[in-house]
Amino acid sequence: MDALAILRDKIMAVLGTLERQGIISSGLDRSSIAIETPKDGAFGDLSSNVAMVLSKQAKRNPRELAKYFVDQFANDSSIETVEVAGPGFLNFKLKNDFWNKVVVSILDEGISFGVKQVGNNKSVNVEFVSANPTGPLHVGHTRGAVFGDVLANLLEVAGYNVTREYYVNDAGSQIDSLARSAFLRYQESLGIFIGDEQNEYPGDYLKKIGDSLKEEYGDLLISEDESFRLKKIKHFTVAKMLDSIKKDLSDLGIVMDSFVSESDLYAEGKVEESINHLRDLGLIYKGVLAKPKGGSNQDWLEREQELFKSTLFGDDTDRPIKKVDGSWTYFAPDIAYHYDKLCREYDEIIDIFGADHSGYTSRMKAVVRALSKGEKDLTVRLCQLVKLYKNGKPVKMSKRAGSYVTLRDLLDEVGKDAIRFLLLMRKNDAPLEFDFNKAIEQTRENPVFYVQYANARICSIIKRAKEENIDVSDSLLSKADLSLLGNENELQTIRKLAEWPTILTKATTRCEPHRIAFYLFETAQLFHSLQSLGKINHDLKFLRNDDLKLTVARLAMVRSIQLVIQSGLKIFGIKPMDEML
RNA sequence: GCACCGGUAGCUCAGUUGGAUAGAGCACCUGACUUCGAAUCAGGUGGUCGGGGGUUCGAAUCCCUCCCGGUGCGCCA
Repeated sequence: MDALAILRDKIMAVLGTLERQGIISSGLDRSSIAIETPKDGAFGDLSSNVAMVLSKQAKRNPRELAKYFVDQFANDSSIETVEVAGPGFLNFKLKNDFWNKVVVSILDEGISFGVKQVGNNKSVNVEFVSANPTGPLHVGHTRGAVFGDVLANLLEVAGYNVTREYYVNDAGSQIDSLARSAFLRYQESLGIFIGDEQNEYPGDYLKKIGDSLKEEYGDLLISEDESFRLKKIKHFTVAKMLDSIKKDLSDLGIVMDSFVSESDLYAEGKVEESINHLRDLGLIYKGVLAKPKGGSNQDWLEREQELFKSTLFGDDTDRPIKKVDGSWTYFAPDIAYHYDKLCREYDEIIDIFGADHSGYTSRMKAVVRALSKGEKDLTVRLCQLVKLYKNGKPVKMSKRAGSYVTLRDLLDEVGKDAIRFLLLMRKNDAPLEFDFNKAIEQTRENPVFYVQYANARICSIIKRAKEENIDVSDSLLSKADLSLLGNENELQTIRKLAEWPTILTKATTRCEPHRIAFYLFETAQLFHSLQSLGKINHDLKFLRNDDLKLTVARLAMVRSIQLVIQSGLKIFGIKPMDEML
């Protein structure tokens, strides 16, 4: 049961009646009619803007129109009062019985309460992380990883058929220099000293790769022909790097369904194929690009080159597909990659980019529109930067010096669950501050702890009830006499639980998992508040050994709070804790 | 110079896609445990929503313009 949806249905029914009575004309645009939980309790439990939204179309004064609704709702058994307020709001106060049904629904439906099947089994490809396999994942990647994974969870829960995909940039000059660095480490491991000055990837992680190379090949590679040798080392190094990336991800709770390799796209001729496809569509031409002003383009060479007409699809400038030496630009395999995604016929394609790739959004959207002849639109979500703080000071990171905070560091110091929650406490397109000290704190300052603590407290209440030989199965609790729940704090909490379906679908359809983080925090807050009330007034304790029926009713409410918290945590990929240690 | 993302309480941030008196957390002040976990709770102080125009019954939200911060801007990926 979705309380807001029920009220919406009631309103729509009244609209039908008013149409039949000729008070409003039929066929009015109903799309912006909203049912909301007002910020101020003085405006009732729920409110709607229906009269204001329709007033212009119906050519009637909003308050006058609202009056008709009030009349129509006069005999509705679940509505306590309806009032016209302000410019024409309808403010509803619903019977307690109406709200109590929310608790019953939660107990009946369990973890699937609030889930709306908007996916209809449609297929969606979510591409995220896609970090170059040249080094370990760092904090920035981690944010994208968590965001992408939870978005995928949300879509799965809503009935989409989701593919989690990682695009591996295993071709190109960065990989070549990675292989050269690995070769240096390999020689080092063999006891051949080589100066460090040519080493472009100085991080320690390559030392291990050097050692592994020695284990695998002994000193055989030294005498090999250089290009053959580098090819071997490249292959070996990329495979090892990917293994450790996969390990890091899985320790963060993420398992990809698919890895697509850039070099495979080359090998399979997909790059040629996709560019030819664009060529056939007349979207590749020879032209001269204007030099961008500002920036660092001192050595700009004006030349005629092959360009993709991305401006036709909303991009700011047309994009080159080949370098001056005739090889493909970085853009070309990306075209091939998205061409490949389109060939796999997903209903929806979502890319998660890091802030540093924001400049690629419009050109990639252009590619997808062009290749699909306008039938598909690429959805891109950006994850902004993460600023790390430790002991009140920002943590400086330098990729060049090989000193940066890795996902592994975070996992060791903070742990998977806290990382996931804290990285979702911010809107994806806003920068995020991550404070190491707070992340491991066991206080209210740390929202993960606070939510987990609420769940743990509920666990111990239920445990206590069991010790009193109370049957706490959901099926039995759902038959509790909920009319015994009456105080304002309890009702407020139940109304909050009734918002869960709205929060969940909004988080899904707008790709905004952070809404769930805030919701869980607020719900936990209401629970902690309820528990404290019992300290001041013992009549308000959940467990009342003088009143079994009331106890069971309160247990039903407490358990439904827990179910909602647990379903939120499940979507976040976080394990609920039964007790805090 | 251009593009994208941000600018909301002292700090970190929400804000129901145009709604009512703009909300949380932290910090600061005051209070609450002999029994369900005080690792918690209750109350208070705190705002020209970056500035200025516009659109309308109504704007933090939409449009224009300017200011500030971040990121990016062919032959790196």
